[in-house]
Amino acid sequence: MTTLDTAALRAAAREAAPEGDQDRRAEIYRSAARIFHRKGYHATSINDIAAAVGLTKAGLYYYIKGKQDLLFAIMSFAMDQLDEQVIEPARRVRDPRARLETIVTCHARLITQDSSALTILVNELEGLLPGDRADIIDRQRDYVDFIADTLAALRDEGKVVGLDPTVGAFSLVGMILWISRWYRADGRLEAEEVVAEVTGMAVAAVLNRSTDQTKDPDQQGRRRREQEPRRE
Amino acid sequence: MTTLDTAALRAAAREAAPEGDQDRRAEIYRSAARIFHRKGYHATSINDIAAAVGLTKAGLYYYIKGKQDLLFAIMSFAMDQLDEQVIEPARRVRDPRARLETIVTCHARLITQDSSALTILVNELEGLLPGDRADIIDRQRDYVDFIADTLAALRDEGKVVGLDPTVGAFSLVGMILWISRWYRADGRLEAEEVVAEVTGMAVAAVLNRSTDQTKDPDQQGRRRREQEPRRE
DNA sequence: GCCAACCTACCGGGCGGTCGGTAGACTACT
DNA sequence: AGTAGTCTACCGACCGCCCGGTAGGTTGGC
Repeated sequence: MTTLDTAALRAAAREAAPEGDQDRRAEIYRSAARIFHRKGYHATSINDIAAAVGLTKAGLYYYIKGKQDLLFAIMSFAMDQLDEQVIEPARRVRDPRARLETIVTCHARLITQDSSALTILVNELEGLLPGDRADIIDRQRDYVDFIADTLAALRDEGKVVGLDPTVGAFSLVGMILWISRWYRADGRLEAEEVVAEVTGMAVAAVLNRSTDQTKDPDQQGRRRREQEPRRE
Repeated sequence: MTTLDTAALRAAAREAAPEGDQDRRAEIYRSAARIFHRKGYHATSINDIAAAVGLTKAGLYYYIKGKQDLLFAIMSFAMDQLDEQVIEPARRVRDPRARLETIVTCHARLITQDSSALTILVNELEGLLPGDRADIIDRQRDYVDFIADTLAALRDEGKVVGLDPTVGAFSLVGMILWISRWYRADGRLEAEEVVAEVTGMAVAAVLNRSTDQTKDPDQQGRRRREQEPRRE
């Protein structure tokens, strides 16, 4: 059993992923997501990712088809996470207000746990091939619509007054996604404290709104046009 | 007066920037900001920018020192905008609640007017040289602190209960910045409608919070005066 | 012997950036 | 009036580098 320097390195790298093709592939996706998140997709080279998982570039290509496929795989995974851990749980909640809380809490919690893939999901859309991008954007739009529908249900119950559901949905999403920019696991607050704070703000933002919040008086009665705002 | 093809093209390009070195330079910054915003800093080549202003790459370098300097100039400009059109006006408002409204309204309005530079400001930080990045981050932190201080003042007045000012400030910033991702000038809502909606949400998010919002699906008679003119 | 799991070496191409030039406007001197 | 010099505002050609991706081996376990 001869151990060259390179062989030792390779073995050490292999130790991190115990066994099996799938584990290795998952580790690659995880590493790539972390690096894409930190440096951005375009600023990350295939070599960066290969080095991070203890491979050469050519070795990495044994597992991946290309850089763009890698990005799409990560974003699809993130979207699956969102479906399974936010949308599905929330869909089972009948009461609109409780559903809204579920959405915000689950989404915010997901981000505090691991923000890499979910952040890439919204920041690197233009790195995708047009077809893949359309796929992801469709799923994202479904999510925003899901939130907007919940806000519309709250409005129908009379619990929300004078809020455009679409604007409300986008605003809440922005608030949640932004967590990944400032939250640090080793910071002052525990993850669950942050989740609770943000959930509280989100719920308060759409409920209990009073009329005199905007000082500009001429905005109140303005008509809207028919077509809804486009999403990217 | 001979007019070659290239000379005609150059003249046409020159027409866009009426006169003077400063106008031309400003046009370059504006174009660069727009392209950086659309494609991202790393995905944008110097050639892209040069072509957009009717120059070759070498010609462009007569005006700029380098790609990173260009990015820093754009981000500094955006930060100046924020200082002049958000922070300064808000600083003159004594009442914390009115100051908060001023911050959100001015910032949101700025984004609906032209989001390019302000969006680059938050999305392309890692494209900067470390020294420049530190400079920008410092100014951004000052802004967040300014909002957090305003929220802390509201808390001291008893108008905000149980909200961490820092988390609140970050969340509001996230909500505002996210506007640039979904707002379209030719969409369903007017810019000022969006600004008003977001301001309303932001203020509601920090005021009128009830203590039991994460638990009880039935809010205790907290809502009293809300009757808004019908808007649909 | 074979196949999975890598490697070294290389490719074409685009990148940020530079170099040496130059057309043309303007000035200065004769 | 002519012309030499100077400066601004660019251009074409080029540089070295690194990129994503590939071809063709090599190795170790079954």
